[in-house]
Amino acid sequence: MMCEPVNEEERDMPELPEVENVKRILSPQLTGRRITGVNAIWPGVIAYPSPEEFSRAAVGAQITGMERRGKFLTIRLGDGGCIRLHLRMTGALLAAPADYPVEKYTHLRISLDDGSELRFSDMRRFGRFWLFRAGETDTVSGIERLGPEPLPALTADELCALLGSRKKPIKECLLDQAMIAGIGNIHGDEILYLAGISPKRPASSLDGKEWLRLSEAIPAELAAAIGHLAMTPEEYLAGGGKEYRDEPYLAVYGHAGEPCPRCGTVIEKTVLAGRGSCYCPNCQR
DNA sequence: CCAACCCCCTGAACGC
DNA sequence: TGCGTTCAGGGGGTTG
Repeated sequence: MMCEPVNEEERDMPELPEVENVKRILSPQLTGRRITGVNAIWPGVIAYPSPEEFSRAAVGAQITGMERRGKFLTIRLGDGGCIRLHLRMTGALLAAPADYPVEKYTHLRISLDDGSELRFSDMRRFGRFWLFRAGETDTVSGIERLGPEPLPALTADELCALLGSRKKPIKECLLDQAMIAGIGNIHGDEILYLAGISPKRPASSLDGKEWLRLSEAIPAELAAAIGHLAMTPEEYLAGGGKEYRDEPYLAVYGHAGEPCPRCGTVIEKTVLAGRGSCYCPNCQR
């Protein structure tokens, strides 16, 4: 009979658009604040340096801004240092009044001079924080291995130069952060759907028209996703910083077995790079 | 240089 | 009804 809608397909998995959204919401709230305390409830969340050194260097520093690079967030500090973090699968970052209910799985609480707190929660404990002091080079987080940013846009020629010699499936290339930064499984599937390219196609087999369509689909998908995620800081806080809202515009991701919104063909699912990949076998060749 | 595989971690889904 | 098993998934690391 009619069961309740099961399997709500997890809506976390922050990728570039979700991380950009976090930055846009939190940056105004954090910029100008001074860090007054660090409480690493689960010390493992701090990858570098030690939790004690992290706390010592962070306390007293003023936050001067926030940046995104790929799926990394960087909190700039007035002393020339920075705090860097990666949400990975289920991480969520939010700014809350000190007396605001604490999310389950909260591993780190950074108190600020206006009485608010920057909090990090992460059910699967994959997310990590790093802190680098002025002049210190980050060689541990992996940020230096990232490929170029896909926004505002990469041209067809640039994409072809980046990926065109790869024999791996194009989907695997899109997910490889060293080739292009920020694209994950969800938006990777959507990008290939928009471009009308099968995720299984070897990158080296794409022709000029396809590189052009891909160069248009990447920023179209990412920018649209960022737009869909726009919300007020209040909405963001109420959602625990991880409620990225339903993304009903998703055409193929999470829709295996359902009809393609464009042609009605049943969406198929395959595994590439160990990740489920949904696509329309008719629209994507 | 690259592919294959493991690991981290937990809740949801599944099987009996 | 309940318990044990399987699995996803970003990205770093190791092995072959």
